[in-house]
Amino acid sequence: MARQGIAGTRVRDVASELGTSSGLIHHYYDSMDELIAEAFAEEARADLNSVVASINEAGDPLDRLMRFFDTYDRGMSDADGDLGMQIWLDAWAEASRRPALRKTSRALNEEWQRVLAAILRAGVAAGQMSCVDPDASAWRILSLIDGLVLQRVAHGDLLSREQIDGWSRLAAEAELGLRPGALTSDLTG
Amino acid sequence: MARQGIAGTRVRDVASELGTSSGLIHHYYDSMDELIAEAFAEEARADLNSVVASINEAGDPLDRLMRFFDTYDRGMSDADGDLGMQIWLDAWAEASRRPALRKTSRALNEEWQRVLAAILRAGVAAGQMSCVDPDASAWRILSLIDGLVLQRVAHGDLLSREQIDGWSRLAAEAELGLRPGALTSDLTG
DNA sequence: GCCCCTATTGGACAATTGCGCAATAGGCCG
DNA sequence: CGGCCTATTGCGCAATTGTCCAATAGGGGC
Repeated sequence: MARQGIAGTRVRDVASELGTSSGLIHHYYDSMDELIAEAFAEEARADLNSVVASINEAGDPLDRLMRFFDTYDRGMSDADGDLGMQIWLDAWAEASRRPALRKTSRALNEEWQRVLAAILRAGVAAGQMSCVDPDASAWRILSLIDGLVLQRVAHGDLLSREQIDGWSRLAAEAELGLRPGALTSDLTG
Repeated sequence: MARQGIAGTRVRDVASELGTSSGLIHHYYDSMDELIAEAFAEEARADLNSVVASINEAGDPLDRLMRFFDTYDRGMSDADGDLGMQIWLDAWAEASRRPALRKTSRALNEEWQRVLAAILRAGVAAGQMSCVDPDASAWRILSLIDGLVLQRVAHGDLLSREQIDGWSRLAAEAELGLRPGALTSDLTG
C-alpha cells in the first residue's frame, strides 16, 4: 500500500507478498475495500500505540511531550520511515472517497489529538506549560508536523529530517511558553 | 480529478466531461500521465497566480500578508472550495510515484514558500514584523495551513473553516511578533 | 479409516482500462 | 472542384482487475 498507493494495491499483490493465492484473500475478506480499511487501521493503530507506550514511561508532562517528539522523529529516521507517513498521506487523500477508510482515519486523528491535548492539559496543571486552549494547540502542533512531513514524503529532500524535527519542536515551545530548547531531548542532541 | 482522484481519473471520463471522444484526447496527449501532470500544473498555477495578483494590489507587507490569508480563506469558502485542496492532497500522495507530477508539485510548493518568505523579509525590513529566519517561518506558516486544511478535506467537518482560518492567522501573528488580531482583516472580522 | 469443516489452490469470467487505428468530416488554399 | 492537413469519431485490442468457483488438501473427532 505504501509503495503503490492505496488505490493501486491489487489483490494479487497482497497475495504474492504473503506467498499465497488471491482466492485465499477473498476467503477472509469479502471485498478489497474491506481489506484496505483494516490494513490501514492495523498499521496506524500500531504507530499510535507505540507512541502512547513511550509516553507512559515518562514522568512529568514535559518529559512526555519530549518523548512524543522523539518517537515521531524516530519513525521518520527508520529505513523506510517515509513509507509510514506515505500511507497516511494516501489515506487522507482517499478518505473523502472511501467511507470506511475515512471513518478509521478520522477516529485515529482525533485520538492523536486527544493524546497530545491531555499532555498539554497536564502540563498546564503542573505549571510547566502555559496554554489558553489545549485542544487548539494540539491541533496546531500536530497539523504543523503533518504539513512539514507531507513536503518531505511528497518531494523527497525538499525539507530535511532535521529541519522538520527542529522546526516542529521550536513551534511547540513557542506555542506552550517554554524556553527555546526545552523540548530538545538528550537523544536528538 | 478532484472527484475521483488522480489515479482514478480515466481517459473516457475526461472525454465525456468535454463532450468528445477518447480518441481525441490521445490525439493531443501521448499518454494519460502527461495529461494529468499538465492539468494539475494548470489548475495549481492559476491558484498561485490569483493569490500573487491579490497580494500585489496591497501596499505594505502587513497588508500583503493579510491578503494572503484572505485569498486562502476565500478559496476554502467557495462552493467547491474543498475540491481545490483535494487535488493538492491527491497530488502530494501521488508525487512519490509519478515523477512528472512530483516535479510540478515541488516547484509550485517552493514558489508558494518564496512568495510568502518575500513578504516576511519585506515586513522585517519595514520594521512591521520580527522574524529570525523568514524561510523557516514561511515553511512553518504554510505547512500549518496545509496540515489543518488536510484534516478538513479528508474528514469533513472535523475542523471548521473558521477554526482553520483563525488558528493559522493566530499562529502567524505569534510567529512574526505581531499583536493578536493584527492579521484579522476587515473582510473576515 | 471415515467424516466434516476449514484452509488453500489455480484458473475462469466479466468488466474495465489505456491506447492504437482506420475512416470520416471540415476547413483552407489553389 | 480537388488536394491537403488537421480535427474528430467510434470501434477494437490486449492487458489488467476484482470476484467467484469448483476442486483439493489437511487435520481433528469419532
